[in-house]
Amino acid sequence: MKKQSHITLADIAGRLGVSRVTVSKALRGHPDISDGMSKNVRRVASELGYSPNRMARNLSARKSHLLGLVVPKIAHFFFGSVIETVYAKALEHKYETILMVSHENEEQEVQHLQTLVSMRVDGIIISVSARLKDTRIFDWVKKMGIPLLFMDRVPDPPPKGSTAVIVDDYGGSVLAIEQALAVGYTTIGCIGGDRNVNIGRNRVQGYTDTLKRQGIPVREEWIIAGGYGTEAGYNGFMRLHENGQVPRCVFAVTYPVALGVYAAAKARNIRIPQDMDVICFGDSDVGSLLTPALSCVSQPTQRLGEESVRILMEMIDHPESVPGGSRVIPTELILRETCVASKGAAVLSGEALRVRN
Amino acid sequence: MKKQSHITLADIAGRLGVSRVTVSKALRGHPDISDGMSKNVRRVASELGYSPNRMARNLSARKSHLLGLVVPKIAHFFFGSVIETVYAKALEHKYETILMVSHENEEQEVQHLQTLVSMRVDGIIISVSARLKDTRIFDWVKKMGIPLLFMDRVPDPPPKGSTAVIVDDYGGSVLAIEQALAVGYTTIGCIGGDRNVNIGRNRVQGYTDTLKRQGIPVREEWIIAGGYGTEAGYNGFMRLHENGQVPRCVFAVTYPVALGVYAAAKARNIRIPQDMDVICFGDSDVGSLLTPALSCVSQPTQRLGEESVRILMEMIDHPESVPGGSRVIPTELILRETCVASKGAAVLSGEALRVRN
DNA sequence: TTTACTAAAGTAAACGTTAAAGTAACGAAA
DNA sequence: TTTCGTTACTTTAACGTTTACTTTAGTAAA
Repeated sequence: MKKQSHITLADIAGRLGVSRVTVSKALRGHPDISDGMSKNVRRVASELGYSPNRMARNLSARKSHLLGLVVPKIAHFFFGSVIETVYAKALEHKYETILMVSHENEEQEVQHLQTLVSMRVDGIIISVSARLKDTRIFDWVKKMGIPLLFMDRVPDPPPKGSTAVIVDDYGGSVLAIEQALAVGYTTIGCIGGDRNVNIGRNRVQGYTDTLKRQGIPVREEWIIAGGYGTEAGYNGFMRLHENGQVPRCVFAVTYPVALGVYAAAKARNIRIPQDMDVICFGDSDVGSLLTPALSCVSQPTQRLGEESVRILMEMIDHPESVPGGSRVIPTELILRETCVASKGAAVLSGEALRVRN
Repeated sequence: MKKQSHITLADIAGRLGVSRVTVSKALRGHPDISDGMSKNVRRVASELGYSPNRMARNLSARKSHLLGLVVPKIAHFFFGSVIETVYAKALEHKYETILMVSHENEEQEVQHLQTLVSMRVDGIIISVSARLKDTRIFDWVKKMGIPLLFMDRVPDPPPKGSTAVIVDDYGGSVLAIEQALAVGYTTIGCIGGDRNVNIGRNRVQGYTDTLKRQGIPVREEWIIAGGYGTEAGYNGFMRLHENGQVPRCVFAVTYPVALGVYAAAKARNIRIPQDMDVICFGDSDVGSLLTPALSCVSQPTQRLGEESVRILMEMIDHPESVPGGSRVIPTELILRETCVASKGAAVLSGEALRVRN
């Protein structure tokens, strides 16, 4: 049996003795076509099991109804839930989403963007990889006439004229450190992040600024970069621990980093929060199930995804009026069992306490 | 400014005074073209910033180099890591992957499959939704000449002539229950699952069979279906708890179900493992970070993804020789801090114990 | 009756590529 | 010299749609 040849408009048209265009119009609900004809076309189409060829449609209409979404990772609560929202919202606008995973790798990122351009997606949402250096690819994408929106992670400095939807990394970070200070901690470390991307820079900046503002000396050996993953947290804690003098509390730059810290602490028999306390940026579905339940700055993944799609849609529909600039989504401090006053002052039993900024 | 018109083969051909086909062949490394010409074409192409139009290419070549992947959920460790593997493996074969999320919803599932067919993907991998009833859609996809492979979750009974890559649900389940029995538990409950899909049926079957084989009465009120998510675990535990008589140990049909059990136990002040013990099917990156660290039957997500892509590739390349049947991936019992002999007989400190079947 | 408009079709061309078949030039084998 | 094969192209015809323009018939207004 040869390659199965699909039913086409011509097949339907042949059956009814009309032209292909009539069929095409009928199926798309074009007003040119009479109700009777429309009904007939639809009937025959479903009889034959017709499935429109989107490639042909897209080629002809010069519109793909496809969105590109590039993220560094999937198996991670933050990205997982953002992706789900983007898919759902895009679908509401009749767009399909093409997901690409860069694995925090700049080369793959470039290749993915080229593929997306090649597929002629109508717009792209990207969360850049951590070690991103060369931003020329983004200018190229723009030159190809495809709207591009940065989500959560933006190259630092951002390419000029770029549009972004981000969370208030700096403000959230300030919230977290202020909480640690309020509990009474005076030695606070910071694990994770780096300087190439906004989220690392701004979260660490919020940390140092808040300490300085309170007149607390910033100790460089307690600021341990190394990325955003669990390994970064694990290794970071180990380095801190080997250095000898350990801070009373650490601020983890992401949720996976905090997980790494938990794992390392467990391995070294350091009790959280008695020996060392933890607070982090970013939440997860299991945050409240860890022991102790992790307090964190929560990023509203849903709003992030929704806003990104909304703004990208505007960019697609009105390419002339490029808004540009950044839409900043506020964060929220969620206090559970870490980084709270030792004698349960702040935390209500069961329910977490929420503080907005 | 009008819709940016892209560089095409014709533009490059015009520059060089050759035909479009020559350019097309040169860019694809066709042997017809001389080295000199190839070099020139490539140079001009990159000068002009040429990006091939994949829609046109796919339409003409009647091959999309696209794979469809339909899953019930993303923000879930199991699916997250399977998805990542599928993407990576597909890429090795020069295929892009189109991901679709059904949200455990049969209607969306059907729609997604229709869209994938419409995009003329070359093959589809699907993990069906939990409450799936009507399997006619799968026959339709097949009739459209698109190879279809079920991964992990298969409709029960499976459509005849179907191909699947699954894990050894029954065997893994037996491993888990035997472990619980070995620890000395004689009252064991089972939370999660349902009857429409293989994973629920087989895991529960393994549970009941093993109990029976050991002469332990199976108590229906301790088998609580309700799906595969965290809510199923939470609600399941609550129902068990309200019933009064609680088993000494519960077997959670999936990892998220176990999470729900943990959350519910925490809310009801039931200590794990002292008051009630837990073991589950499926692992996660945070499994070892829970307190107590959760023992489980681990599914090799990577092998699952790899095998699925490998077999699908064969189905695409040799549509005549449909292998059919199921490829079963073995599971592994990982013992951590739950469901182990109370006085640390089985568990080595730090490292988890692994048992293969 | 003429003109103008509208509804419901049809025709031709285009979208950007690839596949298949054709051609010209040249060298080697018969 | 003829025949054959090879190399490096070109030409033609798809692939399955949509878009823009044209046609035809019928109806209403002038």
